[in-house]
This record gives sequence, structure tokens and C-alpha cells, in this order.
Amino acid sequence: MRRPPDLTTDRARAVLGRARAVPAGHVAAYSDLDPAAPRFAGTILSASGDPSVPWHRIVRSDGSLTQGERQAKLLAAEGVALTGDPPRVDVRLARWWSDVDPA
DNA sequence: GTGATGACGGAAA
DNA sequence: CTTTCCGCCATCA
Repeated sequence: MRRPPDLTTDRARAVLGRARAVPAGHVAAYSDLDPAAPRFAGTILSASGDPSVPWHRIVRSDGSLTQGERQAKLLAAEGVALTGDPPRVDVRLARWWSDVDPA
């Protein structure tokens, strides 16, 4: 088991902070939490262990889920539009910062 | 200082 | 449309 990363760093806090900022019914991509290091964002969420962090609202940039059905169920409960099988988020509609109409 | 890993992203086939 | 491969950045041993 790799030891938990240091969540005290500013970078890690920034990631967790943005994750908490995502409102229910919307989702965000790892690249949104940290555009320069999406992998790092995932590592932090996995190690955060903080129930105040809505990790289930964080999906891949293409809308695919990282935690399978566990995540899909939570998102569906918030009214997030899921589609296909395996279920993936309709990012076009649920992405947090992107409420703009793609036209 | 070097090597290896990861809840990823984007491009190519 | 799905699947595969490479590349990125930060952190850990």
C-alpha cells in the first residue's frame, strides 16, 4: 500500500476545494480540478477520505465514470443525466462550469 | 538524483 | 462508434 499523499499541500487543497464547489446535479472533470495534473487530482480524491468531498461528482473529461455503479447511483440520485452502458454522464448537460448552450 | 505509479487526457487506428 | 497507445504532472520509495 502506498502511503497516503500529503493532503496538506496547497495543490492538494485546491483540488479538494474545487471538488467541494461542484453543486449537486452537476459534475466536473479531473482536468477541471487541476488542468495540469488530472492524475494528481484523482490521487487526492482517492486518499482524501473526507466525506465532505463529493468525489462521485468528479468524472472523466469524456463523462465516463471512474468508480463504476457506485458512482452512477449517486449521480443518478442527484438528477444527473446518465446514458448508455456502461453508464456515463452526459457531460454536455451536467458539466458544472459549462451551463452555456453549445448551440 | 533516478525510477516507477496513478480515481487522466487526447490523438490515432 | 470502440479500443489502443503515448504523454503529462506531481508524489513516493
